[in-house]
Amino acid sequence: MISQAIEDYLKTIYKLQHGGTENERVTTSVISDRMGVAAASATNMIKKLAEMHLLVHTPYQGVGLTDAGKKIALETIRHHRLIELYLAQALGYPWDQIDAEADRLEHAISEEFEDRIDKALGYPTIGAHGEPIPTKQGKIEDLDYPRLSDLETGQPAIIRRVSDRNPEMLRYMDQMGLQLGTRVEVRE
Amino acid sequence: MISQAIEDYLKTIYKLQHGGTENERVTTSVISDRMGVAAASATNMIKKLAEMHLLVHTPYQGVGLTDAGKKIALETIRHHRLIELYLAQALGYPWDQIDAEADRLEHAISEEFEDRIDKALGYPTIGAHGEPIPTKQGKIEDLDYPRLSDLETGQPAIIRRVSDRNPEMLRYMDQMGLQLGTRVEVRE
DNA sequence: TATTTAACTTAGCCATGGCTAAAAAAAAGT
DNA sequence: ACTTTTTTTTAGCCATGGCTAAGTTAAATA
Repeated sequence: MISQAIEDYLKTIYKLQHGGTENERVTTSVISDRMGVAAASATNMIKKLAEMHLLVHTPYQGVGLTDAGKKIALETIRHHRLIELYLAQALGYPWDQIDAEADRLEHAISEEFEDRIDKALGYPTIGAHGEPIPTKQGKIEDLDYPRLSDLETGQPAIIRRVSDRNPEMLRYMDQMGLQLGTRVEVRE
Repeated sequence: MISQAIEDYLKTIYKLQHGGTENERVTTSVISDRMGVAAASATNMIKKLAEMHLLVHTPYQGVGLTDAGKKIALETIRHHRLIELYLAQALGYPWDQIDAEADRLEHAISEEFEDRIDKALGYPTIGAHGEPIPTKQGKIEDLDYPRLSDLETGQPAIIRRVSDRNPEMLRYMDQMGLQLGTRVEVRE
């Protein structure tokens, strides 16, 4: 069976494979770091996931998700992002709180629930922090925006996507009036 | 820590203590039956809950929740019933599906979530099947309606509460047009 | 009352998913 | 090239919450 822990690992690994600055290796230590567990725990789970053919593991090198693993990861990410958007839009959650709540709910909802909030939201394709929402079929758009740190001084830009990993930063941005769609310009 | 399993046992025990036809003893076998686990599993958990002072156990006799145990049970039931009502009212779920979905979600939501759906629903006191919803402070009304089987032939009545334990019956009632508030009369 | 049956508990096993400590492999520095 | 450091793996432990099989207690029946 696919446990909550398995879904969490697969989701984390998927994000590390893709979110990261291109082809960095997804190693045991990177995974254990992100998951907040000991390296040995990650090794154990990686071994298990490899036996389940959800990923391929080259010892001392790193892991890569199989299609089966990617599918589960994308389902979990779809759940997560739909829930986040629902919390924000239907229940008025501030955007710094939706990630934590969705982290728990994503493992508890049924397909039925997914379908119903998807419909209630009008079949969205972009999440609350600007991330693409995978389709039910497991397709995901490759939205690639330039990073703020890559912009030149004086260059105008529009905020298209923010990281959800730092609630404090999100609260700070709220205070500053910075949202998705806000026009900004690099001063220094 | 209060695990999901603990919440489930306490909820089940609470319902057996109260829902049942008055003072029947809540024994190991009754609990294991309802929980769908082996009797030995129930014995183990009862032992653990007794050590945690969440219930009092008289061996071979049965259990009774302590105030601490009752508190957790009522919180869980409150979560369950608010979620059920939200699923029905906000997401249009049919009433035969809400119990199963709520059974999983009730363990995953935060206080914040509880407060927000409570507000969205207008601070309801009666759940989707007519059950009282415990307050945040752990108070619960003792709604005692006569049972259909206790009515005389020819006696008119209004449906006030239905059991959520039998989805098939709920579907059947839906087909018949029987809802909470529907007037009925005993024919035979 | 003696025995049978039913209910409950104990003993001991299993899988999951954490952990630490120690060993092994790879990478980095001298 | 050899040593040191870092990373990864292995070994073995723990808690949780299931299970079966066997023993024990209470209740029912002859």
